[in-house]
Amino acid sequence: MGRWIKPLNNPPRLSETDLLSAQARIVLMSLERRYGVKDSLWSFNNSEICAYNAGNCELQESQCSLLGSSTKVKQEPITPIRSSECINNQKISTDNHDSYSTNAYFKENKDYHKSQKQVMDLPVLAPTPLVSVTKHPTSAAYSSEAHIQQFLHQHVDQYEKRRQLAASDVSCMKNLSRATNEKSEDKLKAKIPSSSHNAKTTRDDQLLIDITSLSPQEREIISFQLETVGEVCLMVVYHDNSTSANVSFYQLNDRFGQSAKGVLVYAENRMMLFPLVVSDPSLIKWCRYVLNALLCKETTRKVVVNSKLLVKVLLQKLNFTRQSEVILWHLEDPAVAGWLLKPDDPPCSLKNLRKTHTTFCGDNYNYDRTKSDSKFYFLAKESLAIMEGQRILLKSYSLWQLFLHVEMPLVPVLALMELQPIRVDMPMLLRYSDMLKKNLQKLENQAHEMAAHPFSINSTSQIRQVLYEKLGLDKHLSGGNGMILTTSNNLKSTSEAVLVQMSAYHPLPSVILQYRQLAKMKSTYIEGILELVQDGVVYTHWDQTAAATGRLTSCSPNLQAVPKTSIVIKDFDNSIIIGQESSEPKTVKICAREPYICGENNIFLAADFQQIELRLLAHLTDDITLRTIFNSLSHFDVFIQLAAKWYASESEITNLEREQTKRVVYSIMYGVGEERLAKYLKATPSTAKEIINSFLVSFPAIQHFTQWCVTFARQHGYVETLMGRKRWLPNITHSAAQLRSQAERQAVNFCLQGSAADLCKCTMLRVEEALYNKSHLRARLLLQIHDELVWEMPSDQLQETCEVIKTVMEDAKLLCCPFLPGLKVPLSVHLTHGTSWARLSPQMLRPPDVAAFSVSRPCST
DNA sequence: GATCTGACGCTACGG
DNA sequence: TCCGTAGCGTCA
Repeated sequence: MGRWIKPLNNPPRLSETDLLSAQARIVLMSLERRYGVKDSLWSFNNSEICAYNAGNCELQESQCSLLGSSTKVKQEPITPIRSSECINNQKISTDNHDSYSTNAYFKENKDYHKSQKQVMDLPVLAPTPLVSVTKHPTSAAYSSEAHIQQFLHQHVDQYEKRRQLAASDVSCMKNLSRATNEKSEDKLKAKIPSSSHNAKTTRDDQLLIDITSLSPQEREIISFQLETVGEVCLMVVYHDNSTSANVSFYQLNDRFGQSAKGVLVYAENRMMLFPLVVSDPSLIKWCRYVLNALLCKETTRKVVVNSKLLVKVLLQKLNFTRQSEVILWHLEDPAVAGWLLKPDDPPCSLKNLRKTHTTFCGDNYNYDRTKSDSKFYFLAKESLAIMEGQRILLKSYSLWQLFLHVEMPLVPVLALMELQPIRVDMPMLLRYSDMLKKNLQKLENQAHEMAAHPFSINSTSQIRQVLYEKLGLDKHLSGGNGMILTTSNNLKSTSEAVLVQMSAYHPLPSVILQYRQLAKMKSTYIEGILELVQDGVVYTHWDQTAAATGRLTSCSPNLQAVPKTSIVIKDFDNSIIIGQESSEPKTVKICAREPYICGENNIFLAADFQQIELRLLAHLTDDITLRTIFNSLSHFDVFIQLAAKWYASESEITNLEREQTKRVVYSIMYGVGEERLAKYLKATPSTAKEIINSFLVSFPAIQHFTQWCVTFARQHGYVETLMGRKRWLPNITHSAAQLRSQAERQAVNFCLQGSAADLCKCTMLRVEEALYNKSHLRARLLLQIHDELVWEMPSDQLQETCEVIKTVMEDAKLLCCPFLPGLKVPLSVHLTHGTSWARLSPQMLRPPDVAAFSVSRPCST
């Protein structure tokens, strides 16, 4: 056994990201917490441990025993490795330094002591792997989830010690508090087991305390105790004694408020049931106060499975005077953590998490399924144990910051959004439905005439029969330049791309296309919405854990997919509409966004980022041409500027050139093939190839970026975004070329789409904070459509709100905090406003004297 | 015989 | 063989 090294006078410090191996970190955290040592520098090298500095307490040799007998402690500090030594030298991370020694991250030795800042100054996507990274269980390097289990089991002792330590800390505090509250405390203790008829014991040391049965004085003790507690678990309890914690993560939309009975708070082996349905307003007020204080408190860990549900229930039941204060709540949700750790295959229930993310063994707790309080106790214990394991995993994979600073703060924001009613013009929806119905009938009849017999126009197999077998239209597309086969069954496709081509030879394909367009509009965006409207409003749901790229998704209804452009019905016969005068057929427009209207005296404000992924590409590739374009011409049309560079043309760029540029840019960003691009541009594959090549010559950094993403993915089994979100791509080394190249494209796509998702989530947080701080502003966030946010607000606050929002959204430094110091390109935000979602006009931000010259015109509808 | 279910194809959205 | 979401209708 070696000995610990004495504290250094001027110790270098490492940021958390520098301690990279999971094993090193778990021991480190265990040690730090066990001995109350902070800001110390530990180095780990397989079985050897080296400490530079023991912070404020010098560790004794005997304390090494915690690490186990096989552990040696090295005598000399390891010389810090500078990044210049390792940038082009892979050896550092591979030659036996399985776990990592020091901070390879730092560029300059002189900045060594400013470690925290320095880490942020460097790009996340650095040119070399920064660390010897722990392999993710889903990566090819590890066979199964059993690895995580094994990993956690190895360290179960540390967990237990930590738990005991935490418990003893709390009891110390309680002893202190007893000195002041001794009388009341004893009174409470005497009372609860005996006189409280709602309280039951499932174990000797455990209670379910019903808050309603307590006196005001006893409640004060509870309140006081909750202030000192280190860790709690909360869940919603329903009237049938089911809880929010153990429902499947997919079944949350159906039930959230109506049948909630109370909120169960588990702390220190005790359970408290806070009522949500009571007639006594003062009790509700007290619950609101205590729970709000608990949920705001940064020093207490609040573990909540399905946390968005809990926030919604509390918002609904506790009558907050200012609902948006929930954005101050700090929660930890195992469901969200599970998704971050496994974004392609997230756990779908607590049961699912139980398998992979915990060492917790339920059988040890004498779980009696017949008793509800035993069940609550079990669930709470289990949730805490799962989160405990996940916390370590998240830190090991450098996902903790993302979890803590982005994903969890977003939960209350999403809960607020889900509670916002969005007003819908029902009569308009009904009118549209009727119009579409008649026109669909007309188109169907036309199709039957053209086919010379009736067939089911919704059925792709019947369309296939009619078009290819009966009419033989596929003959026109022979020679490999048209027919697309369906993905699974290799059947001849009837998709839009094929029908458009065939419409040159027969009228039927275009009738089918028109029918499909109208049918989609009617079934999904008119009648689909109608079914979800209640009292003239609709509520959408936001799923944080659905997309592997980190994007949010919307469902029931999916308002992210409501068509932006209107469909045009020519020769529309409006004589069939009830309540309208018969007249000549005319052209009508239907826009699915038209029925979404704002309340009286309100207005919608939409703010969308301009070319967000392209700007992120410029930032990540560090391409000087792209950066120059965005830096000098941030508010001009970027694609025109790009086209000018590309064609090296002095004359004006035509619209065609602009479109081609745009398509090529996106195609290359996401790795399109030559043939696909050729079809897109209606050119030959060789022309498409030429276009791709000439573009890549102009912007060589893009190709480097693509190659870099793929190389990184191959080396590590994952890729990561601006803010450290990860996606594991086990197929990146697959022997099948198809699967491998798919994973390669996914790698590139994830870096950009995922980074944009990170940035948009941070935007939501920062804007909502800014609006919260201006307490007189009443803007309510309704929608997030990836790069666009939509609010509803009083009309007279439009100007001021616009200024707040634009200022925050274009402040890249603020948005990227604390992950990186900013972006190398400016962010540009486009604001629009209006009273219907379909008609949003640009919002001009201008000084008052200029605004005085603007002339309002009558609407030209 | 009437529902239920999962896979599939297609079409919206976003980049 | 651009990426990744939701939702509808058909079909077995």
